[in-house]
Amino acid sequence: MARNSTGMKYEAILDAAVVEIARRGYYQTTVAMIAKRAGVADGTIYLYFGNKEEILFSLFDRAMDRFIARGKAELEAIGGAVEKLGHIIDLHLSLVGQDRDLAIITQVELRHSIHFMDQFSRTKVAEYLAVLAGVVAQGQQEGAFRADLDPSFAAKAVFGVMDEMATDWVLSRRNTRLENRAPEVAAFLLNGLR
Amino acid sequence: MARNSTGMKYEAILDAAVVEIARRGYYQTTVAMIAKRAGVADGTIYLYFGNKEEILFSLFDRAMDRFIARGKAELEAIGGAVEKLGHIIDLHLSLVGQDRDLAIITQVELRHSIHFMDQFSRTKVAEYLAVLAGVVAQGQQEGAFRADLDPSFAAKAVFGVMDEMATDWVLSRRNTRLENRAPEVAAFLLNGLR
DNA sequence: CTTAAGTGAATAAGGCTTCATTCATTATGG
DNA sequence: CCATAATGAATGAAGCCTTATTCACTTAAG
Repeated sequence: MARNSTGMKYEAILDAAVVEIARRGYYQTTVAMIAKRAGVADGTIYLYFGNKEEILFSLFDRAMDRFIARGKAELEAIGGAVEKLGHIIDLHLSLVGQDRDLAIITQVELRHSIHFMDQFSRTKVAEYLAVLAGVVAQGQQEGAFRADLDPSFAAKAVFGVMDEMATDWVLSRRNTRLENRAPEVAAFLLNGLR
Repeated sequence: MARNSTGMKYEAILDAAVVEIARRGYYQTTVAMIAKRAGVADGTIYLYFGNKEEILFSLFDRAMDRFIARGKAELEAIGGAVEKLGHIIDLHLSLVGQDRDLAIITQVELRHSIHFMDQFSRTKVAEYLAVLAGVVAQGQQEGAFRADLDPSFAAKAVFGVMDEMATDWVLSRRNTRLENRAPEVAAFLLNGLR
């Protein structure tokens, strides 16, 4: 085979880390386990990452970058707020539902430390919440959504429902597809309980 | 002082653990730190708990027992489903909002391991979700809630919104009171976005 | 005096990280 | 073209530190 292109091992290490951390949890996973699955020596990890924690950060960054890249592109093509919201729900649930190992990490492992939540995951979540709040505000201007609703509050509520569905799906081992819940979620968010 | 009544040090250790684990996270907190804050020797911990993990379990059990005890008593006195839901929201937000350190643990630390989630926290959450689903079903029979709604699904959605509000409150260091969000949450859950 | 509770120094295990060494690949020079 | 040097990615054994847990000993109650 040709010479390994730059980043080949970097990716291999991250892929291995997703699997191992999903199975055992971050603190039960040793650097040696990740190295073994990635097919590299223990020391090689430190050519690509400063320390063990940085693996987790990079994991999350890679996942979020993919998420945002796809989200932005697809969202621009849609006009109405109701349709935008529906598409975000579809996207959120189908992206989380795509890779169970990665989902375990985003729904469970990444929440293990308030320090981490502060510094990384929550700032990214904040960006996401801002997008959601924008869609709510747009819907209010269109007259599609109630005006007596704080967009920032509504954004959190919407996120909360999707996030709980995702966590529920991760923890129940049933073989349902997460994105199948999208219509139900959309209906609930639009109409409420009554 | 008189001989410590049984459970005195047990409680002291749990109280200390809440504070330390909230500050540093479970894995950064050593048994020695907990012992020091509790004012006992390291070895004393092992007279009351089998191992470090058991401290975390007991912490959670104690918190949930208090939650459920208060919830059941107060809920029985209420008739209508809409009022019941409103009271659950009040109760959930005000209990979580009562003790920030404990909230950090329930909203962040307890979610660090899928193994733990499976064995403990999620079974308790499942009981809670069952109560919520019951209220939704009752509301449907009363004609107060839409009939085309899976109560189990709706329960998760309701929980998701409250949980996200709680997490948001924990991570934002503002001095707002969490229970102030209760009316907004109730309105959103009943009416949705439009 | 007996017994249970409490102590905290010692232990042992585990794992992150380092670094001297290897080796395939590339550059240099004659 | 070949021989030699240089490079730096990769290795993996082991150092070093952290920390959960134990246990021989002390304290104090009844």
